[in-house]
Amino acid sequence: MADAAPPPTPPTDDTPPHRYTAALAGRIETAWQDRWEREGTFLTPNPVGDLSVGFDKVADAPKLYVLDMFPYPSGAGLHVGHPLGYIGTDVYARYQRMTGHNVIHTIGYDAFGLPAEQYAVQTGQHPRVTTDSNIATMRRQLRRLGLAHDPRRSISTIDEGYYRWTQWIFLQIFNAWYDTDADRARPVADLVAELEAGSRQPGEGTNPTGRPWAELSATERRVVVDNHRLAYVDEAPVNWCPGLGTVLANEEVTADGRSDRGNFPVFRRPLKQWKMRITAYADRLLADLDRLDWPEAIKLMQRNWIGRSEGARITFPVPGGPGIEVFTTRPDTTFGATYMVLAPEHPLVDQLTAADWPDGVTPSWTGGHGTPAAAVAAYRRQAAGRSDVERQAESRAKTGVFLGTHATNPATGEPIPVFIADYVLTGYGTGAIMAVPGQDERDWEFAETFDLPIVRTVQPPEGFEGKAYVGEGPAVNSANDEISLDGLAVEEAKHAIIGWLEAKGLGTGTVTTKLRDWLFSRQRFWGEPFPIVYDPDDGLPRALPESHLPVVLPHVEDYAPATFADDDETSEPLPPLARATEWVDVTLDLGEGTKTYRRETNTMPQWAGSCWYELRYLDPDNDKTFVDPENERYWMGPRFPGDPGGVDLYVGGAEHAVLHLLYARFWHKVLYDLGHVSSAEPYRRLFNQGMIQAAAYKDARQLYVEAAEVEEREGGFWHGDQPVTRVFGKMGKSLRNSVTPDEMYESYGADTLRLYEMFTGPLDQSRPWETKAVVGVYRLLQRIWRNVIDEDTGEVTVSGDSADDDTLRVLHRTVEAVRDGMENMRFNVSIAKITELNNHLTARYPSGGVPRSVVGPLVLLLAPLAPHVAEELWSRLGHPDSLATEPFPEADPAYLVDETIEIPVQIDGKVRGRVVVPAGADAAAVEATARADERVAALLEGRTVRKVVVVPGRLVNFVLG
RNA sequence: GGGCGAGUGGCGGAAUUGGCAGACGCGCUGGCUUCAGGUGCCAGUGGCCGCAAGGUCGUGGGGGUUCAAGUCCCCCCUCGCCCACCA
Repeated sequence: MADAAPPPTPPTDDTPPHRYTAALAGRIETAWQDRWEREGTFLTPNPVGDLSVGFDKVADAPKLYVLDMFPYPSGAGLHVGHPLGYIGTDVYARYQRMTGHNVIHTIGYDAFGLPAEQYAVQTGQHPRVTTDSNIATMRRQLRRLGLAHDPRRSISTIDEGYYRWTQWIFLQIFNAWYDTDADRARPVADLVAELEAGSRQPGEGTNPTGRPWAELSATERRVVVDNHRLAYVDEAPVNWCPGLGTVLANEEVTADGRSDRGNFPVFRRPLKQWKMRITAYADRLLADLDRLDWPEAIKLMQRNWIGRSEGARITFPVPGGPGIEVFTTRPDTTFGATYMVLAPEHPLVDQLTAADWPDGVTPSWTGGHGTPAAAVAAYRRQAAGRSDVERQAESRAKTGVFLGTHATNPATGEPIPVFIADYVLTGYGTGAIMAVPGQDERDWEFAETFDLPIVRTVQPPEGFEGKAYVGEGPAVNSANDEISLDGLAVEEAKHAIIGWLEAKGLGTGTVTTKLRDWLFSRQRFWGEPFPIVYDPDDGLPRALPESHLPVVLPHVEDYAPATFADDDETSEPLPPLARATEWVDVTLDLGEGTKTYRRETNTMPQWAGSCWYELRYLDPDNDKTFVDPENERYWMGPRFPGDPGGVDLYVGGAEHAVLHLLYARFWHKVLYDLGHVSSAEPYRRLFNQGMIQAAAYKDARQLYVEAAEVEEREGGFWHGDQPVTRVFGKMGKSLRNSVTPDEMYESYGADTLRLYEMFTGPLDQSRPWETKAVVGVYRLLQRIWRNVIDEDTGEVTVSGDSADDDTLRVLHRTVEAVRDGMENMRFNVSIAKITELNNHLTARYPSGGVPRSVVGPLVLLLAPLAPHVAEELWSRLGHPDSLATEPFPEADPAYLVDETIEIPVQIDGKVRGRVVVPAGADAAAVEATARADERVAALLEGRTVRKVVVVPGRLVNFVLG
């Protein structure tokens, strides 16, 4: 058999009646799960509120918040790859509970989302029905694992009692603006007050009329305020995915222009959509990464995604216009800007397109068209018609057309031609660049293609003839009547030119990020409705009052994604909620008289629910507020100055590096700014668990066959009489290689499954699943069991004898190593050490009678990993109470040091013997003992020892001449 | 193309962070138990030479530092992940 589940231990007549079998494990496990539930063993008390009963007992204990990334309740149920992280956090949490911590740990369900909705489209079944049934299945499967969760705290994002507060948080964000002076978000009411008082002017770009606040109409004022909000409606090119019938955030679109989910093509088209002003937080999201205990790889991904660049904005004058503003990270190279490029979609393109080509225009610049307007129109058409995939396939060959216009290089005063080209992107910087071919590889290529001049402004070293030089070096060719950069290093030159530009009013030093505002609406049914209505008179959004929450999803006949009015795919899409016509129109008085408003019919993206669930676990039933501040402060508040606070351990996959983990940090910071939480970050420590991979098998037609039916023989793999080839991949339906936890419960029990998953490697590492190897840890449990229980009689066989010194040393060394493994989440090492201890006991006490003083600690060491069998043995040893809060064994240092130790003796670095020396022996004594060793003496006979290295307690090395 | 990470027996992985490479387990080999198969138990198991004692090679490849390198430094190869015309 290759990877098919081996047959369960058959209950044959000769199996001893009290052997630890799958059947016995099953009985033990369900009995203890029932008892834990009955006794509320893992209910965690809060400082205040309805879950505070029993807090006085743990008030002095240190607290610990352990969190898993909650799952989407898929219809396929769990396979053994899913619970890897959950088992890891459970072991860690159980261990910490035994070391005296008040531990909070639970799990919830991220239950809005596409699969349930797509299933609903096909079947007409309400997503709520299928989702609830999926959650019930997952709850059952997870309960059977014996996770020590507080079930009272479990939430689902689709519960009205939950998404009511998701909507409430949306309103907090909607009713906030970012005060760049205070560098934090503040309530919009403050903004209005300051604008009224004249102590603040509208922010840049927020006042389309340009007139003073006092002269604005009520509607114009509303527009100004709306333009400040952290949640706002924007009409801009967005990622429209017809395959999913919705728009997507940048983070959800892959590099080749497809949807992250479903792999459908994505197109850019302008649409009116909700956005969240995450860019306001770019600097803080970046800076606070330094305060987080996260894997460096994830921090790096967030840094790259935010993409902060320092540089300058510089205005290049054009005849009869406001000039072209560019962003550059290399203002020091301005003297080398020999042409300019705008993105094809740049708003100034039409204005800058000349009526006719100038005399003597270079033919290749015109694209073969008679007028600049014709060339531009053709180029834009061509650019729009190409997908990102096609653009890439063209291997970045530079294309573009001349606008027929020249701008002025502000440093040299020279006229330089203005082009449009698709290598300049509309969304980054200002959507326009000054092209400096001497110091930029892309500009160099373009300059060569279009025969444009190249001026070097940094002296390149040898070897850069014929190509751009982007490195360090002294500035050259960079002087005018007022300023000279020549001879300056890059950093000095940047500083000097920015000073000159600012003095002349031509530019400013500035910072740009790649991060864009978060596109927050989706044209789907199965998501949180927005608590927003639109005013019939001005068409602007109005927040619904808190008393209207939750805004519940309406009944619809058809869950299909967005449709278009009049079958015109260029019109605004009509989301499913727009079809609930009675729901859409709502008559109420929002303080402007009774009106009939129109509801927002988009829904929130799936990420909304996961942006704050860690807060709701703290206070799941609170209907006064989303989380009581005192509970939040207790569980997540900062513990020392400079501590951002947050969850103590957050475990999940690395795939959320720039999606969930960035969005959740953003929401948390808004809540922090507005005073709703005391922690500046949601997740103080992040740990990425690995993935469980599994063998999958393809037949000759390259189709996957059921992995469980594949056999290994004659050095190959066979499906029936068909030879198949083996590949490794993610476990799942598509590779037909799923193994379910239920199969493992049936064949071995939950403790064995837990132990196996923890044993195959460190938690942060991916590892292949191998069903045939599961039996190893199963045997371990059988052998531990056999050291305590007589398999024939069921009697406890431990003795009251005291353990010998050798056994005590093994025990205490084991305790030390198991603790270390637990602390560092290297449970595989903990299990190996427990195995060694048990092997020692088996050998030392072959016919039973293991001292109780050793068995007790052994059982406690095992408890976090295999809690059911540990509880059972603990109980059979005569303890009436659960061991869940029993103190974890501590090593007695006296047993960690030996009186004598054996150390290797090396000659020229090769081990040639071993000697036993007293533990504290000094170098001279160790050397003398080593020389006295018969074999060593023989090898040293007649040789010159050039040097002797003695590392006390480690080794001796004789270096020969 | 750029960035990050990783390469240790047939397999998953250990190695107190520069100090006995291969802990622990799977698999494999032999034995006990059994009518038999399986389960369970015991022993062996990095390669090569050797009956053995022992020798010798060995942590992707090559070089270096060191009494001593899986671990540190340089070059190369392979794999994985992330980003990818970001001015």
